[in-house]
Amino acid sequence: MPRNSKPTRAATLADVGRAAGVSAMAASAVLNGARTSARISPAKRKLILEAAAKLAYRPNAAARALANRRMNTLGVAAVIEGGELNHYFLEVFNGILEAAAREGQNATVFALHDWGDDTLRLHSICDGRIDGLILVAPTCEYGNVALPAHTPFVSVHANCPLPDVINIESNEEKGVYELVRYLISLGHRRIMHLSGPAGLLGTERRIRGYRRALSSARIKFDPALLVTGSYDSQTSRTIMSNWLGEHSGQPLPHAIFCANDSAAVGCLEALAAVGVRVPEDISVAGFDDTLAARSTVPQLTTVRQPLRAMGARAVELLLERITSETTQIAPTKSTVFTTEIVKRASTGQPPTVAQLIPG
Amino acid sequence: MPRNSKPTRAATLADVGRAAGVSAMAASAVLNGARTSARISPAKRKLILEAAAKLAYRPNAAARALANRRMNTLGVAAVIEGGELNHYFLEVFNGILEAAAREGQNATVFALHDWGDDTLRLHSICDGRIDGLILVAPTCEYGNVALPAHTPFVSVHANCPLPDVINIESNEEKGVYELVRYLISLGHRRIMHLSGPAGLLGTERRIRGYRRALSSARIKFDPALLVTGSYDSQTSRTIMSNWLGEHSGQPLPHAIFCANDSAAVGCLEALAAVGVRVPEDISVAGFDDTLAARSTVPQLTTVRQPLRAMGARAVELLLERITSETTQIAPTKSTVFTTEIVKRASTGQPPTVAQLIPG
DNA sequence: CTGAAAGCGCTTACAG
DNA sequence: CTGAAAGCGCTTACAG
Repeated sequence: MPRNSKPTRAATLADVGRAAGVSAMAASAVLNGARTSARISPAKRKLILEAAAKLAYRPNAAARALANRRMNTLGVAAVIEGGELNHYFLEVFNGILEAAAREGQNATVFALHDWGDDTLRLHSICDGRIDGLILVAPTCEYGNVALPAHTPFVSVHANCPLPDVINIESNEEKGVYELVRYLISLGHRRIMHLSGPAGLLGTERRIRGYRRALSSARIKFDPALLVTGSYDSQTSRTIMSNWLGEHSGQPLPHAIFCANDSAAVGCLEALAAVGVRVPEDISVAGFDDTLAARSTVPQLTTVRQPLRAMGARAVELLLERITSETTQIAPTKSTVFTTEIVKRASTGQPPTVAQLIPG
Repeated sequence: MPRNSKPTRAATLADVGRAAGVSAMAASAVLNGARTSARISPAKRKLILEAAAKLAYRPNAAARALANRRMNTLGVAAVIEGGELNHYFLEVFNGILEAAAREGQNATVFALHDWGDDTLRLHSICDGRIDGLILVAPTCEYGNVALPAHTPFVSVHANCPLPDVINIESNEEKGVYELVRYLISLGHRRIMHLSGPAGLLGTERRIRGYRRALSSARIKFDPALLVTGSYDSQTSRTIMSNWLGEHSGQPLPHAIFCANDSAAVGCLEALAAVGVRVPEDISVAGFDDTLAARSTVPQLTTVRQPLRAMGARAVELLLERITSETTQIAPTKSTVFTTEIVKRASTGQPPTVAQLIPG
């Protein structure tokens, strides 16, 4: 049966109104306006609902946004490292998605290449298509960022306080401190720290927690055991492999605390490549408790950051700012989440006989 | 110094025009209109640019979308399993993000709970806020989905042909066939398949490839070695642990081919828990070559699906459909990508002496 | 080369 | 309770 062959256009409120024999705005009240909907008589209401169903009416988001000055969409900006979003991001993003769905908001991802140079892209994002923006782990330096005006922001794990931006973080130093204390309690003394790139706040906090734990147990800090690594597993693997190569024949550390789970994965690979067994020969621990921590064999002992909850909180705080309409934010209201040690199979007691690095 | 304390409003084209002493549409031509921009005289052009800079003008996306009938935003819908997006999705999503950025498009993620029941949510997505939608691994059944009209679609790894939807997939059966042939070439005969949930197209293709490889080597198919598992690592771990428990004392299979990398991770964990070594005692292989395959120790032998490329292709095809304006799609133009075996450390030769399942 | 007008689809006051 | 009007910010024909 031949039908209207024109490329059909989506029905509008006017179409629905016409079909139901009422005005477009009566249709609007029933179909979209939560507040004024009660004012329409039941009979009319029914007609409108039926017409809308028949025409498969869908409100046009752009038009609503223009009239409402609200998109019901949250932006999420993060840096893509090495061409891919990482486990850390995925975890935070899951929390964001969940909370956003709960609040009837959508989430749009903006993948940046660099926090510093991409301010341009950041600006182009803030053009009304989002109501607010969550910056995930922005590593920009203080004063080095020009955030767009008129757009509410929230950051997760910002590298430094951003002007007028709420920041969400966790008690990283304490988490590291407790983890290293745990390693010490297992009997480890020579504990290496495969740390993150220098200069980052998270890196410094981990180093601080690590050193504080050592000194609390009267273990002398050995600079040779503090190795600058990366938060990425590939890079970490390479760095760890090189380190093992350069130190072959020397005593194997008792344990390694890695800057995050991805680094720990790279570390495990490097150790496996030279035949060092975990945890029999050496203990390895990570940080974050991402999916990666449960994907390794043995599973990783790590410090759990409630990344999903942090993502969810980011959504809540952002929404608060959006609806409150205030451009001003009183005190830099930053939220600190609690970390917690997760003990798994990658850590154990040190071997009874001293081990040497193979090679 | 006191300033205008009113909550400042973002500048509009009218504001810019006023500041530059020209009409709003001249400003539009220079600032946003790529096509008509050349028609404005250099002098005016300069004034407009300066005014725009001074006012920090940003075009309003909602207004542009309404006028242009184009949002420059692509939707990505996927099911969140067990509360989180998985490795498979992340890989495809990375490809989507990359291609979208290249084409000046944004990507919005819609997390569904279920392909079947969430058609409602799917519909509510298609309200003009996106120009097209990519369905990632939709498991809906044929005829069971009512896709919204007026919105171009592309699916990746659809479970069945969706009406008028371009589908992107890979040659899964061939990949499995080659992988199992590889296991056989290493000397394995008793090869278990920890398969996905029954009824899914991907599951059936894997089983087909597995059985075809066995029979090509004249190995009799043993139904006891075809175990229904899951595409999720936690579930797979449980299923595998139970299986090992139920079969303790019986001969250990030579190798296990798992439905995907996540399942293989669960399998590795279950084996490690009972002290079976990989690959010394048994070989294990996965499918997909996601990040998980490189995060295990030992790293996983697997079948590489070019998931990122597939995501990128989805963007390209979707954009084609969006710009071509044709609601009709001639033949169901599906794109099949090539798979490839990736040999890593989780597979090796079978042990010389027969092993039994511990317990 | 340039501006005034109309319209994209929806809402929010404002009259009846 | 209901409708006609104006406006959200941008663009695309249409006249000058």
